[in-house]
Amino acid sequence: MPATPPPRKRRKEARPAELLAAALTQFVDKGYAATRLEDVARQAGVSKGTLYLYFDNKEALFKAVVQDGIVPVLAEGETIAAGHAGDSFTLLERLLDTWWSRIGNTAYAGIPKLIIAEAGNFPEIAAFYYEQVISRGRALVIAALRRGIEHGEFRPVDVETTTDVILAPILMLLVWRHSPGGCRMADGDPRLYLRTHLDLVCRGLTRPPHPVRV
Amino acid sequence: MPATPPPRKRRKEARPAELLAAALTQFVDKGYAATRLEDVARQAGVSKGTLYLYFDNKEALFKAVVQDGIVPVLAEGETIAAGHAGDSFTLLERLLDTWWSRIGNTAYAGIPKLIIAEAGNFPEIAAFYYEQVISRGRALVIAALRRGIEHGEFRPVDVETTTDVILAPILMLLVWRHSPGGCRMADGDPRLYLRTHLDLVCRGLTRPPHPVRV
DNA sequence: TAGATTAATGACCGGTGGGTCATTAATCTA
DNA sequence: TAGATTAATGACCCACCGGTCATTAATCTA
Repeated sequence: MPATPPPRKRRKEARPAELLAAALTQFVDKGYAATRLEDVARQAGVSKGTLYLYFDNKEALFKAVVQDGIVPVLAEGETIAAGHAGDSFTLLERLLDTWWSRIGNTAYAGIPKLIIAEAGNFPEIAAFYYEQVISRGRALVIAALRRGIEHGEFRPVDVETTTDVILAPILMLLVWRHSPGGCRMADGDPRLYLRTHLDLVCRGLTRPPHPVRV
Repeated sequence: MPATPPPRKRRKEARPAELLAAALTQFVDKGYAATRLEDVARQAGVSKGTLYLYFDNKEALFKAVVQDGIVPVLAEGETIAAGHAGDSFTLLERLLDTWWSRIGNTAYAGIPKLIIAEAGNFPEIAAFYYEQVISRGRALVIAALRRGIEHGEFRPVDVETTTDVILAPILMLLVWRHSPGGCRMADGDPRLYLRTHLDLVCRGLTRPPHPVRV
């Protein structure tokens, strides 16, 4: 028996979101180059041809994933920073919390690792990600550090370099959590890891006369 | 005119080393999956067939690069740690210096990024790298921290997690330095970055009554 | 120098996956 | 209900690359 094909459904409105969701999990799982558009389509319950009906090509699909899922979070962070009234440690904590719940603790957390991994081979998407995400996120932390120094809460440091040093363990946490099998570092509780990190940062940033925050 | 092919040379002894050198730069530049063995061969001044005369396949070639260039440095580190007599900060510094001159400041610095990037798609090489490199390197730092705590030089911390937090910015430095174009974080002097990092770590690790080391 | 040895070659094979397009069929409209 | 519209399909094309192997030629040996 020739196994009649399943009936087609026409769902023009729902397709893009379903394709983006499937693309996210495939990209995070396999990386950019190794993701097969046929797999994305099948996971979205659709054929490869249909995918091309909604997105021009692989690159456009990836950009749409970022635009749809990550860029809005930066806008949210900028709103938080603009309206923040308390001390600067709390501002950093609020930004970290927002990032953790919207990105760090979701499937989107795999995107930074993908960018790190494939920036060299796909300069187009790396440049896109840099201007849409990295530059804005980094600016948020730099501004928070500068604010803390101006308010006398932090000792004076090189804010740009310190921002990179502070962000590094957070990014590495994402990288490790999305490295199946081999790279098992920091395989314990991510909360313990982040707490250990924050502990070091607070001791390192606080002005000497102040009591150490934990 | 049919452009006579250049004369062949028979250099059985020199080929492996030249192929390994070419493979290192290609792997670091392109990543594992995207490295084409034809490019490796051409860069070594040889045809693709010749490469297969000396290495079974891509995986064997990569393992040979690691075995040849990175594994010996771990043995060296273990020797240093075993014979170290001074304080534990100095031990950490000596290990970092050795690593920096043998790996961090050479083309081999691109290998950790490659592993991070492609562990998911190539579990075989990830597992190899983990047992040959990561586990031994991590053990060195853990032992140094433990030593410092036992000697009363460091405050008591969770040595495993702290090791990961300490190593993260160092790994991220490699990642950033090997991310052309897009990911321009920490694009200043790597020495400034490492100094900033060590500064934070020292303040974070030192027992409170002690004077802060810089 | 002639024949044997083997380092080196490059044409070739097969699987893969991005992207295309003629065809099919679900839904809408008159 | 008939015809038009268009969402959806999947067979197909083609470039790419890991890996193979019959052939070539550099070097050695008798």
